[in-house]
Formats: sequence, C-alpha cells, structure tokens
Amino acid sequence: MAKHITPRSEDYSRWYQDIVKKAGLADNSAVRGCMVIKPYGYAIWEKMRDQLDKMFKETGHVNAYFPLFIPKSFLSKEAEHVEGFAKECAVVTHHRLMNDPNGNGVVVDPSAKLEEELIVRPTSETIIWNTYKDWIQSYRDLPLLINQWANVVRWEMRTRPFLRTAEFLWQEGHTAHATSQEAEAEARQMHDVYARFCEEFIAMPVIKGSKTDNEKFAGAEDTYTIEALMQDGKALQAGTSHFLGQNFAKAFDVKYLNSENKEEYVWATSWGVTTRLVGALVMTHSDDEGLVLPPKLAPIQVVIVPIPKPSPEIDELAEKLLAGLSAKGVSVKYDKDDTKRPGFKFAEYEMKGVPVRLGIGKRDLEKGVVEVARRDEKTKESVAVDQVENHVLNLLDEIQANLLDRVKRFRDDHITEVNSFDEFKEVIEGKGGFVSAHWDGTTATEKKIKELTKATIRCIPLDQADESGTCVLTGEPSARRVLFAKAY
RNA sequence: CGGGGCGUAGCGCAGUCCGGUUAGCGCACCUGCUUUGGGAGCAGGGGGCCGCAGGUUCGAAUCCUGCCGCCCCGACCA
Repeated sequence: MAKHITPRSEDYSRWYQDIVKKAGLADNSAVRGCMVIKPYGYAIWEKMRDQLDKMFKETGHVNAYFPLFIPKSFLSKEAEHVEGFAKECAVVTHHRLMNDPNGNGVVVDPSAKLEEELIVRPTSETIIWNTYKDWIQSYRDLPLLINQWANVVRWEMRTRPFLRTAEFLWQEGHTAHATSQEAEAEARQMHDVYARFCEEFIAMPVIKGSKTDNEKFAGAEDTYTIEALMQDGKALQAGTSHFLGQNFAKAFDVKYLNSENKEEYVWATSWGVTTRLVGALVMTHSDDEGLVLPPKLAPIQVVIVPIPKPSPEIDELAEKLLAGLSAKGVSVKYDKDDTKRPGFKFAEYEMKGVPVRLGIGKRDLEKGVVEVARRDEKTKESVAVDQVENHVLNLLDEIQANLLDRVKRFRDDHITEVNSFDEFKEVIEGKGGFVSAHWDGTTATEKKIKELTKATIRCIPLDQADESGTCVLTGEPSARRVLFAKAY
C-alpha cells in the first residue's frame, strides 16, 4: 500500500503528524494529551539522551532522582514560580480506590483523602531545593551539580506529539553555587552544551539568546534559550537554561557557611531539554517521503536490502559488509525479510529516515559493486565492493554535514532585518522566520506586537553587536535588535 | 475554555438525510500459486456489542434524548 503522507505544501501540521505516525515514532494513547512513544521514536530519544548524558558528565554533573509528587505547599513558596505553573498542574487528592457500592467498578474512596494534596511535578525546583537545604551547609558542599532524567506533567489545553504533550520526558539540571558569577557561568555553560548538541547531533543550528522578562522561566532571574527555525518558518524553543539567582535558596532557606564562617544564601541554576527535541528533529530535516535522520542520531544508520530477495551469494556479501561496518561502530541492519519486495523496503526505510541504504542484487554481484543510496539527497550510485566500507563511513559524515549546512542556509535566509512595523508585519505574515527588529524593551510593547501579529520575542541574541535604533512599534529608543517570530 | 469536524474490522472510509434480508468497500492480515532492480498479481479465507446508555418502533448503524471520546483551528504553554 502507498502510505500517503500529506505534502508539506498542503498542510504542514498534518504532514508532521503523518510522519510521526507513519515512521513509527509515536501513537496517540488512550489518555488525553499523552502519547505512546514507540520503539523507533524512543530509540531516537535514547540516542539523544545518551549523548546529552555524556556531555553532562563531562561537565562535572551527576545524576540523581527526586520524587514525582510534590507537596502542594512547596509550590507556593516561590511566588512567581507558582504563578507560572499553577494553571497546569495535575493534583493527587486521594490514595485509595474501592468497589463502587452500586456495582460500577471502582470509585475513589472518600475516606482516603490526603491531608495535603500532592502535585505531579511540572518541574522539580521546589522538591529539589527542599532537599538541597539538607545537603548544603558549607562552601565545601558547593558547587552541587545534579541532573535528573524524568517525566513531568503539564496539563496542556492543546497537545501535539513530541512538541507538546501533557506528560513528557526530559532532563532537568539543578545546581547550587557559592557565587552569583559561578552560577551565571554554569547557566551559560549548559546553554552552550545544548547549542552544541543541537548543531553537532541533531544537525539543527540554533540561535543562542536570552529571554525577555515576559518570556523567561517563572522564578528565574535570567533565562537563556536556544531557538531553532522549523521548515514552515515558525520558531521552536529547543532548550532553556536558567540563572535562578537566590530566589529558590531564599524560598527554601538554603544557606551555607563561607570560608569566613559567614552564612550566605546559595546561587542556583536549572536547565532542561525535552522529548520535544524529537519533534524538532522531525520538523528540521524531513521531507514529503518521510523522516530524514541525521546519522549521529539514527537508530539504524545503514540498511542493506537484498534485491530482489536474500540468496546465499547476497547474504555472504551483506554479512561481510555488516560485520565490517559494525566493527567501525556503524549500526547496520540487513533486511532478510523475503515476504517484502525491494520497492516496499525502499519506501519503508525512506519513511523511517535511514540515512544510507545499500542495495545488492545479481547485477551488482556480477559487476562487483553495491548500490549506495543516500536519504538526504535521494541519490544513488554504484560503489566497488572493496570500497563500500570507507565510502559509507565518509558518506555518513557527509550527510551529517550536509543536513546542517542545508538547514543553516535556510535559517540564515529567514532572518530578516526590518525597520518599520509595516515591513515587520509583511515578513511575519508572508516569508516567516525570524524578524530582527528594534524593540523599546517594555513588556507592554512586546504584548502589543504579539496581539497585532502573533509574533513573540524569541530571544535577545547573545552574539550580536549593539546597535542603537528606534522601536519598530513605538519609535522609542532601542539599544539593540531582538528576534521575533511566530513560535510553536 | 471557545469554534468546527468525526466516532461503523488493525487502518482509511461508504452506508445515516428517507429505519426493512446475512452491514459493505479499499488497505492490512492468513492460505496457496505465479511473481520479484522502486510500495506485485490472481484465487480463497478470517475478522464487527456500527463510541456508550436510555428511548421510539413489529424492526434502529440509520430517528429522539443524554453521556463519553478523539481530531483540527484559536487563546495558554517546553
């Protein structure tokens, strides 16, 4: 059967959902707003997770695990924080079920009401800082550099697989430091780690910047963000790193004695990326034929397809190539399923985004070649058997680089400087992408622009020269340009 | 939470307006044969509380009432 994917030009949102479903990444579940991550989708997340975990360890962090449930009272200790999350929390009120006296299955046992309700964590700052209070006494206990891999729940109105679901997987780093400078450096360091991960592994260039007061994390002093651009011209926040100042330390009374025996509040950061990155990956590279995966995150990097079906001669060569490539660390699959025809397999592996496909048929055997097809450019070539291994190794690198290059060009073409509000609207409504414009620095203007155009300030880019000008909406003076876009 | 749409086989749908044999089609699945360099062909076969609960009727997928769920679009958000 031809598995039809809605073309991007027709309906980008449906195209995205088709890819997620037909490439076998995730299914809708019986639970509203929650998805089932299927093995293939989870394999991609695992690759991301393993790589990120390695990078966290390299920067001195260790993993730990904190409770799923947070006492309600904890959330109200930091006023801005509770403000940010209160509207989307799942609340546990009882701890027991009982048989319905009327015979309708089970019901909540009213006598099992919790004295203090528990909140399913939307993020773990509060439970963690409540714990850190006991762990930190002296400057010798600092810095405390901890990460946790966990699920969190945010009761969203509208959900989309990977991009926004009620429950999602993520990592959250929570660190404590003796000085403001050190905490700031940590927040920026992890910001860099995220940006590097996105570029090197997802092959997705990101813009590093800081959030405006309006857009920053509830409870943070500063929020650093990485912003990516999707194919449809909308921006996607791919990760954030927060400098929390002493807000949580004060709320949870976390103090340490410095070397002069003086008590001080600690300085904090938190930082996270989520399974949303899987959605970002999909929307960054894929095409109307299906998923396109960067080799570094592809669960299967190379697939070998026998044409038209396995035979002793084909098997022999395939097994040899498989062994050789596997020894070099490449994940290879030899598809020996003889109930499927080659054409079906080609389409299927293209749907799944496998970067490189090797085809071996009788004609190839006679000529001593293998057909090598690359997913990113959809091209094929014949390569002599004894060169296949090196060729594939190089090709994987080339594909990884090509994807990044391609996306970078698209992204750079979609950062448009504008100097009037008319231009601003024209670009936002037409071309899309990021709009670089002067802004007077007020939340009121930011909100007004959003109201008028649906575009929000994605970030104040870090690596950008100051340039004085006038606000695109109000004409008030502005010290630098900021990036606006419609966002996911 | 507003607006729109949809619940019939694993998936996609027709049938519903205007009630009437045994509920149908495509894909998928199973068996067999023939095929096989870009999603194979033929033949045979299995699979349905027609979203749930009431009601009207001799008779309900179809009409009425209530409920539940899902999707899309918006407001809010990683």
